[in-house]
Amino acid sequence: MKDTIFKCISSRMAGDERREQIIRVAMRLFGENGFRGTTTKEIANAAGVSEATVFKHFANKDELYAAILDHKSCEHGFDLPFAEIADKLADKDDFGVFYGLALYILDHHERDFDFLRLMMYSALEGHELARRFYESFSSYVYDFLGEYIRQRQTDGVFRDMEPRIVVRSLIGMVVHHSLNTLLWDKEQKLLKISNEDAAREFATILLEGVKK
Amino acid sequence: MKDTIFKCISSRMAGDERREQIIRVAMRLFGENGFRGTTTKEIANAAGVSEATVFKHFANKDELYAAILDHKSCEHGFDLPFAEIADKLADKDDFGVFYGLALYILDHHERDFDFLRLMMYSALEGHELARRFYESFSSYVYDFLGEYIRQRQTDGVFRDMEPRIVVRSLIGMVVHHSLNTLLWDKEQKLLKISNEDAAREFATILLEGVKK
DNA sequence: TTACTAAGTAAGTGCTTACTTACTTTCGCA
DNA sequence: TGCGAAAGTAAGTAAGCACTTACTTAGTAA
Repeated sequence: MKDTIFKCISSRMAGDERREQIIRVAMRLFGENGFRGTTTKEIANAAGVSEATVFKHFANKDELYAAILDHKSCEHGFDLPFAEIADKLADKDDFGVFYGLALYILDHHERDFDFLRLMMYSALEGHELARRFYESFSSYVYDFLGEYIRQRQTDGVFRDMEPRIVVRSLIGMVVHHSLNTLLWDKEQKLLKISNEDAAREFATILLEGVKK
Repeated sequence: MKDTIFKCISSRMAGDERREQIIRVAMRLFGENGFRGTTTKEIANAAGVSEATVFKHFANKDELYAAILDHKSCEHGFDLPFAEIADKLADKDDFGVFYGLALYILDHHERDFDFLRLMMYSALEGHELARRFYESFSSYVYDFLGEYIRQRQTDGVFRDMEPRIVVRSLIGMVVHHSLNTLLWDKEQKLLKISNEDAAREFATILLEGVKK
């Protein structure tokens, strides 16, 4: 009675499998309704197990939440966005850098909508873990992209200004656009535009805006 | 026994006074912890009354929430930001328009921090009332500023592009900056800058970015 | 086959929640 | 001065919450 067919029908899972499934389900629900707005019962039901099983895998609700962030930090390292545009950075292709980064973030937000919502909730709810996650991620982006901009200033290509306000401008345009299309204006009544077109417009505005 | 001194010491208030006080307190708490994260007991305690008194003034928690939005829509009309920069609009002082609008929003967010948080929570929690509030406000801004930009394109001053992506860029830079300084990076470790300087930088980048 | 371990649960526990009821206090005015 | 209306509350209630206990079932290895 241990053939694969039975194993597929059977609801019983290996410990790690179930654990990961609960994490995925919880991330979606925490993202939809917030930490406080999601009950452990809802998580259990959505995962197709009893509440007690959830607490077998995670000591309490907070630990489940922490496990989500752990899972996410492992899933993709911070340097991924810059690895994607490595050739543009090397070539000092300014438009390519801005465009590539903008498009990467827009696409990433679209794919990982649940996690974006989770992070927004966490920021508002003031979870320490999420704050640390956000802080280390954004300080990395500001350091890295800020340094590139400073370099282009010494090259005499960009105007002299605080590099970090340029980073903030780009991230601002992009993140705000994501929040608009994914959160507030899903039907895109205000503005309907593809990620590629949006990234190109943002990159163009920024590049023309900082060029000498 | 009806002198003012007694009235100050006495905890009893006129109906409207108490109502408004509860609204103010609730707005702060809803903004801090979200709708679901705020209990009616907390609101009552913070207002210095019993829970029953809260329910004397508002039929239920949802109605209290709706009353906050009503209160806010009355407090300031949508056209306020544009009234503030009316002279710049008339003069076609492009920098003045962008700068004035950016600074207005930044200052406004700083002053009305509680309400900004409330709106963020509402967007995530998906309150219908808040969605309508946001929708009518932003469609007004996009229509108004978008029309100005279109005008400047026919004047041959701005490049030919979708005017609304320009609006999104400005609002994005500004709103994201507000969220950063007020929510995520309160100590301004990433970037320390005054509202005036930030508004000037954003306005400059955008103006240079869209000029022909 | 047996015995051990890990996966899973039904049925709770005590506490908190939004909201109610039945009552008291205070105010202004005839 | 006394009375009606409005402001206010103590003490509930039923439902929902995170979390536990005491137990059953399924897989596995000797």
